[in-house]
Amino acid sequence: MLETTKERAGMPAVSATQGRATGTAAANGSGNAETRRRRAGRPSAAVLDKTGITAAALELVSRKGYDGLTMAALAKQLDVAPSALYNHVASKRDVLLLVEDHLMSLVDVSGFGASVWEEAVRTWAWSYRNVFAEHTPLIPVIAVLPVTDAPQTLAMYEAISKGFLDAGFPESRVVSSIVALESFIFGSAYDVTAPEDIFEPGTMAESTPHFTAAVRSLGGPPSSERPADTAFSLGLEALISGLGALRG
Amino acid sequence: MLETTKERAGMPAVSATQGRATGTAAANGSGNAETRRRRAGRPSAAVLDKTGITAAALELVSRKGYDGLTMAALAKQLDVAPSALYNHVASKRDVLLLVEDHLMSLVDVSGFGASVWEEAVRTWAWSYRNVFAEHTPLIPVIAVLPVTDAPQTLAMYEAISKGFLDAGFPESRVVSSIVALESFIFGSAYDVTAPEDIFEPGTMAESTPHFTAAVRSLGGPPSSERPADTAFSLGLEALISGLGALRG
DNA sequence: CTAATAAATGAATGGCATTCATTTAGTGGT
DNA sequence: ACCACTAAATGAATGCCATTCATTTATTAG
Repeated sequence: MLETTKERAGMPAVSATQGRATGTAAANGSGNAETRRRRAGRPSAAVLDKTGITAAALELVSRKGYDGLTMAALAKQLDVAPSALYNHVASKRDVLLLVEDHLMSLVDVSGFGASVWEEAVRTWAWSYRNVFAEHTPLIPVIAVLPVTDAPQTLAMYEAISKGFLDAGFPESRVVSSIVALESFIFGSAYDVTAPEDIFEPGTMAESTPHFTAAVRSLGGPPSSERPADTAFSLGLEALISGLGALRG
Repeated sequence: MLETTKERAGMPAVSATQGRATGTAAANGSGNAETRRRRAGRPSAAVLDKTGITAAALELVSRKGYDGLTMAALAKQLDVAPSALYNHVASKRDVLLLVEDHLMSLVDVSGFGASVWEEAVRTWAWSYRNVFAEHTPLIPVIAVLPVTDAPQTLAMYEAISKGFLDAGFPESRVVSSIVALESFIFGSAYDVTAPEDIFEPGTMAESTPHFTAAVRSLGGPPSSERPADTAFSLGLEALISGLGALRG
């Protein structure tokens, strides 16, 4: 799907299976003691493609986190020499972009066209935040990423834009509104990963009485929500009503 | 003057000036060809302290960006061996925390106590965003940073908390409201650094008609504002009115 | 006075992304 | 059917980076 240039001849089936075969390759690599050394030179069937690299990167991240996502580890997961990756991606950043675009397809935009605007935005925003809360290291990359060759990302923006226009937003305010919401979502994704006691004032509690009191009051009525969820809900509802008020 | 071996006797002034002397040390280091090698062993007057390290890191960042902020480069800037830094900070992350806390003191909280709540939040939020737009690599660090030993950061939170309480916010909602605003601010800081043409759909323009139209309409009436500022203003005003409505 | 501690140097160490020369296999043109 | 070209792999560097350790020297506490 991302598949670019020439996946043309021969066996598309093999190539198609390739992406999914990642797990298998890894299983072979670790489970089977006698994984033959592949000899140098081009193999008869290509071992790598972007789909497979993306899948392997995602599995690696879910097992070891982003610290574990190194080109060497990725190569190992794919049972390949590290340098082989560079026949398919120009840099590690490219790998991150592949992962990012894949994740965008997991964001739920189904509300647009099915529910009223407010509810569609709610569904989208929560889903978007939840997906990237697990992938915060991608945020600095996404936030500056030209959308140009990220098809899933573009698809998401298209769905949302249509939803906003149908809801009566003037064309000129659609992008700004989306950007504002997205900024809030990215910031909130970080918040999810913060430790619970992030605001404990420690030794300086006495010099910060108002802040300390506010923090302590959080522990009061044991809300069933995580603090990050409370803040996200609060901000999201404020944005929804504030932005929604500007429709034509 | 910070010079080498024979600086022992006398001048405590040197040590006191140390923090601010960073620039001078650097100027000596590069400007003067014959910077004497400091011999091994503890020098009579300490060369490093946290203030100096912070100042040097900030200068380095402003000259070379965060990619240029390496422990080696920082050491060079301070005319010191890289390993010497580890007598004062435990890790590079520590250096980033020093920088972060310093930057917090640049955020304008003067509106709280001087203006109505809405205006105070506006001043604070714009200032906060503008400071960190130049320092986005710190955001992943801040967002998860326990506030405990960051005095400037705590001071900022105290000022804001007081402002919210005085404006009639119930104690239990102060932290959530601040977190919501902060999340939006962090996300928006990234947005400032994004390229102007980040949303150009490129080849896929035809498959994303609504989004493409929305993007194109931005170029229409040439607003004097940068797009990032428009989106920030839009979202901030929505948050201010949405959160403000919940006061007691 | 002496032991402990603090603050510097300089020489590793191991991990990392990336590059390059080399090998082998498929492909397109004549 | 050959041949040049390109694609895709290996394996061996390269250079940068944060961090650690042994060592040296100076200050400070008991």
